[in-house]
Amino acid sequence: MIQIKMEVVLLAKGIKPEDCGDCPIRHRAVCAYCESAELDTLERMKSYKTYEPGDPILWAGDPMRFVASVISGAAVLSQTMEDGRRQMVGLLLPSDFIGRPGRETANFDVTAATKLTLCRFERLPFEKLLKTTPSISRRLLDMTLDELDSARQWMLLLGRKTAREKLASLLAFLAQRQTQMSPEGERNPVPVDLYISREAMADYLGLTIETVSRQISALRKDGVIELTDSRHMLVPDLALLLDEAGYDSDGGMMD
Amino acid sequence: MIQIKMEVVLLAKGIKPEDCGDCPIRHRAVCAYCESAELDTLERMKSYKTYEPGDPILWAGDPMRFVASVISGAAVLSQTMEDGRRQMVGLLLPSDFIGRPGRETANFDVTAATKLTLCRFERLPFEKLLKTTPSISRRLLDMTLDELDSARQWMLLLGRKTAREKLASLLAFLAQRQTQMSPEGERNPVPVDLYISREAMADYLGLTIETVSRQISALRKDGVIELTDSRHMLVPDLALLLDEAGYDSDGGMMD
DNA sequence: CGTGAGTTTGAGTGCGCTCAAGCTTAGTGG
DNA sequence: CCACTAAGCTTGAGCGCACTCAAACTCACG
Repeated sequence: MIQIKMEVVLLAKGIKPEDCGDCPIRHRAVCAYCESAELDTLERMKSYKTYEPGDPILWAGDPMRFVASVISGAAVLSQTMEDGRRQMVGLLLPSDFIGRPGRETANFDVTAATKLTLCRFERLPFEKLLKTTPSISRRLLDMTLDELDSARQWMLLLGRKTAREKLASLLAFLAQRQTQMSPEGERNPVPVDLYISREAMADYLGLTIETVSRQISALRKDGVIELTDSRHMLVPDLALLLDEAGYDSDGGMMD
Repeated sequence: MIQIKMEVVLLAKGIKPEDCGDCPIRHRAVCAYCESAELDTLERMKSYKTYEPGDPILWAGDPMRFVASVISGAAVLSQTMEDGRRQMVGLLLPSDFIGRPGRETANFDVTAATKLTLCRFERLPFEKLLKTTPSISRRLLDMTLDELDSARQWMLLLGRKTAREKLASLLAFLAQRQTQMSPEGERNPVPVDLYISREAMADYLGLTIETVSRQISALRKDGVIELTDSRHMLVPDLALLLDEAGYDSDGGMMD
């Protein structure tokens, strides 16, 4: 919902907004700490690219020729074993950063999960800029530390939570990320765009699609969520959902 | 084995080696990129502290008054749910960094897993230094990116590997980390110090201690490893162990 | 020896997986 | 406009891996 709104705004500007000042992720992306002079430099280096759902962006082992910020849509970091078992290891939403300065080849597969717009920079020039521009490297350090914390929260989920808790955790995360971006305060019940397929959820949570489907049905029957269609739900009571997720009262998932 | 040797070296110097130039982790820790002038500054800020196995270093929620480098021994990052379920989310070995500049309270429990020596810096002065010393912030960024990659490898293990593969992965990781530090080339079979308890392994792998014990026994019966005692093993064929871990030929776990 | 922590092994259970069928929805062409 | 198709989702039946509960074993230490 929110997502779609952002895309519409972007399209209204003509897909290639040249002005970083108008960028919807200006204050949260890797450029967040930049001053206008530094922004000008980035402006000259950047180029936009859009992807369709399912498009590969990078395969593990590929040379990494660029780094990028997600402007709209969602991308997925994942890893696959020889026999096909797949684990998602990152869900990249608007303002998140793709790529690893200082590494020549990708360690993970990166795939567009939805229609996706990236703001891309060639890797080598970006790395040079990183060395001379503390406001970028400091921001990247902060973002990386945040992602590391997120990854560690996720490890608790993968290692110790039940299937029901895993689903509740994911749905709570999506609900929280979408309510905090919503400008017009809290509506009850909160509408949430699930945004990814059951298969993607299964890959994220270390489950099968059947178990994902069963647990969503169970949460629906127990009144924790309401489904409007298979990709959209209402959350009548976020506290209840968080409780099902197995968090102690303070919550504290992600960021 | 290697670990113990490093401790002995350190003790021989008198537990408090004041000279960073002699530090065993000088070239791999957060200070790795520092020049001698910068090292002098750090030298004036640092203080050593030792912990006994099991000692708590930080609890989640505590104010973080210091950051630190592991000099010798091992520390463990973990998270516990209300009902007692515990997941290890980081294993900190010599040269690894503890703490999160920019955050006032700890997100995870930190515990000494063995006898442990830390090189500590008060957080606020360290953060100031970080802002003015690119060689430290760049090193910290690189280390954090490496840790993020490790955490993501670990997520594949937690989400998709079988108990047997989990054990083989952990044992292979320990074997690799200890052979690559060993100066005198490859001996066959490779002796490996397991170094942590069955309980710690279980917390690491998202299993119970019984399952850990059973899978170790199974790997022993199948000739993949030999146990000398419950904390030490021999690895006759590292390639076989890696194969059991479910890696495609290139391996590539951690760092 | 006796004690206790750590580890191993056994028996039985249940959660999440596999295999399989049916349902829903959107897109396509007659 | 309505079959037809295919992809995504849901539901059911049965199984097996890892968990729980329980007991025995090992070894360091007093």
